[in-house]
This record gives sequence, structure tokens and C-alpha cells, in this order.
Amino acid sequence: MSTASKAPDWSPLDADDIVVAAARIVEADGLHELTMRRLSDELGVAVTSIYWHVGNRQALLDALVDHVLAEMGTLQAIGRTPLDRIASLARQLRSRMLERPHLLALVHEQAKTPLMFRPVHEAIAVELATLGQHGAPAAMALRALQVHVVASVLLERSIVRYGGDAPDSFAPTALGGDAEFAAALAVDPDRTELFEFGLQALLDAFVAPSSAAMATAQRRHRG
Amino acid sequence: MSTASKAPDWSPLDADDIVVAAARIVEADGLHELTMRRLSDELGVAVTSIYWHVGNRQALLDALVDHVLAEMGTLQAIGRTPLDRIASLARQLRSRMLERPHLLALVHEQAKTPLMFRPVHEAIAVELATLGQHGAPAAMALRALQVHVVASVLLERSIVRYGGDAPDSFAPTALGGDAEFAAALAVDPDRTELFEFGLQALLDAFVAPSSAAMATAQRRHRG
DNA sequence: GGGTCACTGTAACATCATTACAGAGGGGGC
DNA sequence: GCCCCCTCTGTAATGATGTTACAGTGACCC
Repeated sequence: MSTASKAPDWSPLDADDIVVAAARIVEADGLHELTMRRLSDELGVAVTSIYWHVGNRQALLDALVDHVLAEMGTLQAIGRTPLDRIASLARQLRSRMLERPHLLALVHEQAKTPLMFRPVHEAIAVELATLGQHGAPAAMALRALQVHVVASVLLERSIVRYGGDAPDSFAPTALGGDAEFAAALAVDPDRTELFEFGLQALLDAFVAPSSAAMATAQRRHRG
Repeated sequence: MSTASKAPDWSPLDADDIVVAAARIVEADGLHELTMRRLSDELGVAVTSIYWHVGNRQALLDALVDHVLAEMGTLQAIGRTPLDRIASLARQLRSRMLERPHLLALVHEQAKTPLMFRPVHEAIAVELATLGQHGAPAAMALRALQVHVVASVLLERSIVRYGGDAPDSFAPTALGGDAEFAAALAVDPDRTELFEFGLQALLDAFVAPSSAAMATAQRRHRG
């Protein structure tokens, strides 16, 4: 029926054009600036055209989320060892998410945050299998990585938006006089370093089944 | 001047009453249900009274965030070893945050997420000092815990809201035929177990300075 | 030429945050 | 008493938002 492009020589407004324009607005000025009127103004059409093409605002947001998720594509692992390749995937995903903070906030608000892990989901699963991880523990490892990557970016954006008037500082007396500790808490953390710390802790837990794996194994036996 | 309570016998509407009522609305029905009209209706006053007492909506949200943060109070460590005590603090904070999902979302939207770590911030810092952690590495450890606890709750809420029609599943062929792996990914994860996995990985990294600490140390040397 | 389909524009409605304005009630100064 | 100010409340308006009812407009088909 309407599968062909129908020769739209006069005004080729498509639902996709609307989503792209909406993504540009959100990425530039944030979600609260995405209003139906501004969107129609920017596209040079009437508001009702937006509604005709996408339904309503919620449908537009849904399409926007799908667009963002699809745009992230699939990432390629880099490195020789499986751990290196997993780490490279995690870092790439983090970078890509940090590039679009407003769209990230949108996806989170629409409760689709877990889907942002998709670009690396399968690749990391393959690496975990190569690493010798199997069954439920491998699924746990994959999800622990997901929590760390996605959630740390989420929190990192919040820290950046917060601006940070050194809220983490307090007198070193409580720390046994460790002035260096107190000083390190007073300044902005190196967020990349922080990300790497948690990432390496997880990777260590994968290869060295120390107390982490033990605890979950015990819990699994009891449960 | 107006420090005394002024004998308000006819209608003792206070800014605090407004914040409490707002907190109740948000906790019950979510942030989008918190409208100035509904708030004034629920309090039995006119909408302008709200404005007179708290200024505007943003000021109300700020006061609400402060109220929520103050209400969380300070948590008490439980356990004999420092690691046990740190873990208990992390678990308590997580539980407390999970109890108020809507207020949690509010705090996050207001970019105050990092402040939610405050109830355990100092207590964990003390435990880290007891554990022998000092200076910048101790600050890094503290912040890594902050990221894991706060952010994992944030993501967990998103997963719950998402509902989950098993988006993490794919055919086991990609996993070398590990059907158990694929099956574990198809069902809802045990989120408490997932939290414990990441927590234990971090605690292990604190006491066993393996590749995690090594990597950050190397980066510190180069940087 | 008439009809239908895809699409656009005008103008309205309800709801929201916000505010200009006019009070009401009491306390203090005369 | 009386007047004024201070604190607080209510009425009614304004502008922005999402949404929709309704009327077109142009192209295509028979």
C-alpha cells in the first residue's frame, strides 16, 4: 500500500524527520526544551502535523528512545585477552553514553536504562564464555558489568550537573587525622579513574573467585 | 523579630507542613502528580499560600530534597570486622533508598544524587581508616562504594519500572551453546544477589590490592 | 468531475506554574 | 477608640503546555 515513497515533492515530512529533529533539540537543550510547538516551529510545520505522524508526546519519546538506542549500534571489542576485550567494550560504551547526556537522561526517565547495555551485551557474553564463565555465574557477571557501566555513567552525569561544592569533605579528625584522605575527598574525583577502579574490581572477581563468588555460591545453595 | 511562634491559632500553615505534604504526594503517586493545585487542595489552602511560604515550585523541590536527605539520618554499622561493617552500611543504605523510589527519582532529577550517600559517608570513611586505607586510595575506595550503592539502586528502580519482557535474552548459539547461560539471562535477576556481587568485588579490591589497585596506581604514576 | 487519501493549518480546551491584586485578621502606636 | 503595618489568604488573570475538533488543500484515481 504505502510502502513506496509516493513522490513527496512538496513537503517530505516523515515521522523519522520528526524524531531526528526532536533528538537534536533534546541533545542541544535538554528534554524540558522539547515542546511540541518548538518542534513544529523548527520543522516549519504546524503542531497538528506532529500529532498526525507520531501520535502524541509519549509516542514521540518512545520513538526517540528507540532512535537513540538504535543509533548506538554495536561496539567492537579490542584487545588480546578476554578481560582486555571486556574492558574495552565497557569503556567504549561509557564514552558513547557520556557523549549524549541529555538523551541518556531521557532514556533513563523512560525507564529504558537497561537497554542501553545492548550494544555490548552480546559481545561481552561471548567474551565471558571464552573466559570460561558458564551458566548462572556468567549471567551474574554480565549483569554486574551492566550495573557498573550504565549506573556509573548515570551517577557521573548527576555529579557533573551537581557542580560540586565539595560536599564530601569533613574534618580529618574523624579519620584519625588522615589529612590526605580528607583532602582527597574535598576535591573533584577523577571520574575515569573511578570508573576503572570499579571495572577492575569486577574483572578481578571474574577470574579470581574469591569472597564475591563464594558469597553468591553460598546464597545460591541456601536459596 | 519573628523567631517566636506567634500564636497561630487559626491556621498554622508552615513551610514545613507544605514540604511534608509534598513528600507524601510524591511518595504515593510520583513526582508528576505533585502539582501546586493538588498540594494546596490537600492542605485545604489556596495555591497562593504555597507560593507565599516556599517561593515557587523549584524552591519547593529543593526543600523537598533537603527534607528527604535529612530524613535519611545516619546509619549504624553492624559487624565485627571493618569489611562486615562497611557491607552492613551499604546494605542499610540500599534498603532505605529502595523504600522511597519516587523520592529517590526526585533527588536524582534535582541532580543531588551524590548527597544520598551522606548517611553512611563518614561511617564508611572511618571503617576504611580502620582497615588501613589512607590518603587518595581510601578516597577512591569510598567513592567506588558510593557509585555502586547509589547508582545500582538507581538502575534497579529503572529495571523494575521497565517491567522486563526479557530483553537480555538471545539464542545460546552465540554463547558456544551454553543454554544455561542463555536461560539465566532470560529470567529476572535476583537484584539483591547482584548488589552483593558488586559489593563483594569492591570489598575484595580494598583488601587485596590486585589488578584494580595496580591499574590505578600505574595511572597515577603516569598522570 | 467527484471522491478519497495524506497531510496541514486555525482555533479552541484543559491543565499547569505563576503573579497582580485585593483583602482579612491581629498587634502596635496615637 | 482609630489607623497602619505585617502576615497570610483568596480571586482572577496571564502565558505556556499537550491535545483535539474541525476545516481545508492538493494530489491521485476512477
